[in-house]
Amino acid sequence: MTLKTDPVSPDATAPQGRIRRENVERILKAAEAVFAEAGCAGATMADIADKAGLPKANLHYYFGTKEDLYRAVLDNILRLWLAPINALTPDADPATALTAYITTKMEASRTRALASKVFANEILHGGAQIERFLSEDLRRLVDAKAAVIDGWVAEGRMAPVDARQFLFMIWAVTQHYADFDVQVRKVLGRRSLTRQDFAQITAEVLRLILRAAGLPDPAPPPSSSPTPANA
Amino acid sequence: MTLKTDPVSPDATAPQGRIRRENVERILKAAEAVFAEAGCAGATMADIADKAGLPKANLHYYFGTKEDLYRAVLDNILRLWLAPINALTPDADPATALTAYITTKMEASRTRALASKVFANEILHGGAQIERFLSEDLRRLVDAKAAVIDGWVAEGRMAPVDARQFLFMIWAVTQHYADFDVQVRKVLGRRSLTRQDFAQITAEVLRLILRAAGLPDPAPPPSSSPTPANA
DNA sequence: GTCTATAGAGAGATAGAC
DNA sequence: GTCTATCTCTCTATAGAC
Repeated sequence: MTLKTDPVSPDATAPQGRIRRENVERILKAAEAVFAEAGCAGATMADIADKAGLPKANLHYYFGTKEDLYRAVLDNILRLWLAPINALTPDADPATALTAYITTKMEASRTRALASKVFANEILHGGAQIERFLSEDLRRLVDAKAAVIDGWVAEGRMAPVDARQFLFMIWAVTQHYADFDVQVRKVLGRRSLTRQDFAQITAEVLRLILRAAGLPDPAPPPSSSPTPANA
Repeated sequence: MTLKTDPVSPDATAPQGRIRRENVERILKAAEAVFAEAGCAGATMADIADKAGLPKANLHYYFGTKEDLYRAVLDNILRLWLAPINALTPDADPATALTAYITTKMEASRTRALASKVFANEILHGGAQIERFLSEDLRRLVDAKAAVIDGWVAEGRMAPVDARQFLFMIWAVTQHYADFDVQVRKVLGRRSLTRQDFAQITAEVLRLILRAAGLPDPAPPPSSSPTPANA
């Protein structure tokens, strides 16, 4: 992310840079939470400032406009989003590589649910702020990873799938547990999902997706996954 | 949905009621589109009025507040959302019933993408307006349908799955093509998805999910699904 | 570099003429 | 039942003191 204002720092010392970095971090973290809860339009600079524990004018000092701040939050997220798919390489074992990828995505849904929601909200409403990311970076990456999957299929190492729809499936299912967490919790009758719940759900998601890919189950079926008491 | 204002209609005749019905329909349709594009907070009554071709005050006359209008739009959608899952019944053939359900959901993603987005947006931001729907109606329905799937599994008619995670998977994958349509199109390099594209994608989604359920493929794998020219 | 006070724009809602 | 004009409030953004 690029800051509009240049830090002039009259007596440029390490401490000054440290305060700036810390404030920027606090603002970005608070902004991610507020944008996730209320959406881009519904979020207010006052809410973000409150959550960051800073006066409102400070946000404008560091980030200029609300839209600039929103883009900075998105920028942080995009980097996070691209990385884990690199587990898929031509020479890797398909089951092992897919297991690593899906596990990482589920872990991201648990620990970075707010980031996932900001991203989902942006796409849901047209993705105007990330048009280039989608049609250039992401598209190229998907082309490359679809080729890897096509290679696995051609070598008979997994069932024939349309690689792009298969990737969409992985994204949809794993991100569902972050973006739709409210629905998941209400339907399961849980106030919140524990780390253990997530581990069980991840195991079941792995079984389902690997079976969809014609790959052997990684583990035996469990007695039961997280379900409500009345189930 | 319940209107706040009672139609007094001094000389109550059919035409009067007809105009009201038509106006209400136009407003609801315009509101669904604007809420889908901009979210609840980002939508403005002026935008909705413009799209409906009516003056702003008319919206308040029919629906009271913006929040009332938003709830009316949601109400319409919830009814739509519950119905198709009833394809899953104990005596049905699992592959046939799941095929019908998934096909209907994919068709809804194509023809009612805006409704899907309004629903997704509501859940994404906490689902405060549909809390009872989620924790009562939907939860009960999922309990019932999970029991149906458990029955199929117990009879050895499909692979052992966690029924609730399996249902979440169906929702996540099918609704992805409505909610994340922008990403799908950009990654595939398509300006829009035709009816044929959707038919091919639906076939692939069916193959993936039925295989995940340990059921036979409904059709032979295609030569290729919709992909960009450079793929 | 930080914060208070406020200007200015935009949105929801309504009064009151028709 | 319909629409114009307007009121009021909230939010972004900034000026200017410290």
